Amino acid sequence: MVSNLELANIIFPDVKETLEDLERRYPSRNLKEGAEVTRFAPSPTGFLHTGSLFTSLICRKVATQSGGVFYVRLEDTDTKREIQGSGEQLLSQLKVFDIVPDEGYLGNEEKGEYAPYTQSKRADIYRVAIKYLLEQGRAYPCFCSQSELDEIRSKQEKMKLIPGYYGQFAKCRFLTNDERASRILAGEPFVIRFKSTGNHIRKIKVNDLVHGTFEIAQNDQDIVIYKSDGLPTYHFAHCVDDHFMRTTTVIRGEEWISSLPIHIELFEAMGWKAPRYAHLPVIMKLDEKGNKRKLSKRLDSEAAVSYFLEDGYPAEALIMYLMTIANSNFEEWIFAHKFEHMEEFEFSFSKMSLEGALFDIGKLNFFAREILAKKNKQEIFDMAYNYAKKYNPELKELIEKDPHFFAEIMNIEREKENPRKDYEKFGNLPELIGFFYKENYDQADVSSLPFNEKFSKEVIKEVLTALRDELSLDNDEQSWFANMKEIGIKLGFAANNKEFKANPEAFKGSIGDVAEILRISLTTKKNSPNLYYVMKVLGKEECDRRINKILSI
RNA sequence: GGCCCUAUGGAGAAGCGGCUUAACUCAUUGCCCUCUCAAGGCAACAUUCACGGGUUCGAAUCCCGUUAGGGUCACCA
Repeated sequence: MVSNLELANIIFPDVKETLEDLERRYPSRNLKEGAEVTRFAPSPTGFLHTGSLFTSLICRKVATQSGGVFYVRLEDTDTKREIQGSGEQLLSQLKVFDIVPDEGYLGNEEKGEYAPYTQSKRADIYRVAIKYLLEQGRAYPCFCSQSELDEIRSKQEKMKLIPGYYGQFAKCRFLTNDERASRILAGEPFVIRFKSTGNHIRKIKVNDLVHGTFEIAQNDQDIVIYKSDGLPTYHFAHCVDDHFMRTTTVIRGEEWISSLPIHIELFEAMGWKAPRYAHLPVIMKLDEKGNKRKLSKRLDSEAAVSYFLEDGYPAEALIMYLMTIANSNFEEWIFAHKFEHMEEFEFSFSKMSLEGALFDIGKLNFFAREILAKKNKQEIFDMAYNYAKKYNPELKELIEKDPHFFAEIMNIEREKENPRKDYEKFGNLPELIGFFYKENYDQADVSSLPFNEKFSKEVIKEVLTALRDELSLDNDEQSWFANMKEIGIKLGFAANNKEFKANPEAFKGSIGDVAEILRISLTTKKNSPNLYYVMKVLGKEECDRRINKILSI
């Protein structure tokens, strides 16, 4: 008769350590009362997801405001789906958003007392825990093949029973230890399953920081905890790692709620206290049929954080927007704090909405405009240039052609009480400011400019000639405008719109028309920033050159 | 389909039994300002809180049911 202990030794002959050894190696953290230890545990299977950024933002916030620790653990137990280099990428993207872990997997190194923080390097630790479960009779080797599993499943479907490996269906549960031992010794492949003692008829009360207390059926599935490749599954790795890394609060997406009973039973079986849980609502999007669905990396460009980076959104704006989703009172707070430093905002799980918010790009744009408007000349230049160097060659070229000129463009109506708020990102900058550049202007077709049709070519030329010869840029904006008015009046335009409307026959148009003719000639567009500043940035010479070009056609 | 979660306007939401003829923010629309635009200022935008029932003198708020949406049911996390 092979005992549990003997079986455990047959399966893991090399494992000499015990749980007690691990307890000593990874002792409780010495933190002040109330300090939270949180973690972000991504798997290296792709780029940073917007939902993951959301989760890690909350993790960072909770740890920081409680005086605790935030660490990153790489969950790379799925070797098939792993994408090389994505772990480093994840960390560097988090850093762009100023989310920097205190310890853990940092991309190129690991830092901290609870190392290793990469699951594939923790295989020995999991084996110690699994060996313990084997000894306790709470785990057993399973030799079922995929086809046997499929067979069980279809049988269950036919009988309209809950699918899975449990109860009477858990064939390998009923093997004797002798049989197990001989099959293992014979080299048969196997996985190790957890032996559940639960019953799904019975309910357990669970407590969640965002959802409160609710009831859920006990777990009764004999889930796989040790895969045939020698690595644990998520459920078991979560239990072991969060115990030995001394996580106090597990913050993760709502999709994990349904596996909570498994985790709770696992912690019980190990004789450990489970951490607190906070299951965050998932960020959603409306699909073409009008249904909500989880932001999908494959379907939605907004699902990848890189999308915002590539488009040149300020990182702060995304963070603020996400914080708004997390705690809607943040909005009021950040308004009161003039969109500056959100560090002092007190995040609270209880104020979190329970429903998944629809991602609202319009609101992101709003925050982005506010943030960009706050930047001074140097800051906006640096941000734009850093962005351009990394993501936008076209903009990079424009900036490098004449950095000073670019800075002046970006500085139009900027450093003042009510700055212009017309940029939300840098991605569309070439398109927005292209007309400032000689080369771009000269490429435009000046023969089809959108002048008001009520003006003949002659009138337009008359206006432009007068403006070229008489409009001075040497004075302040007020005198410049007065100057333009004088010129307009002399040519038969009304000094303001009211006057013109009162007596339209008496005038060729109003001063607005004069400005429009100038604006279109100089920018090729009907809309532009304040004309005075546009002209200042272009310089008198270039303005005249552009006017002359129009006059010559 | 089973189980779990959720349900206030176009979007995010406040609201915690009477102070609510439902805050605030974004979006939208209109007006004002103005050389155009962006901004800014001022308005408008849910007679009602998914629906049905109940409890109560009184319900968006508590209870029950229904409906709808989401999540989950892997040797993936």
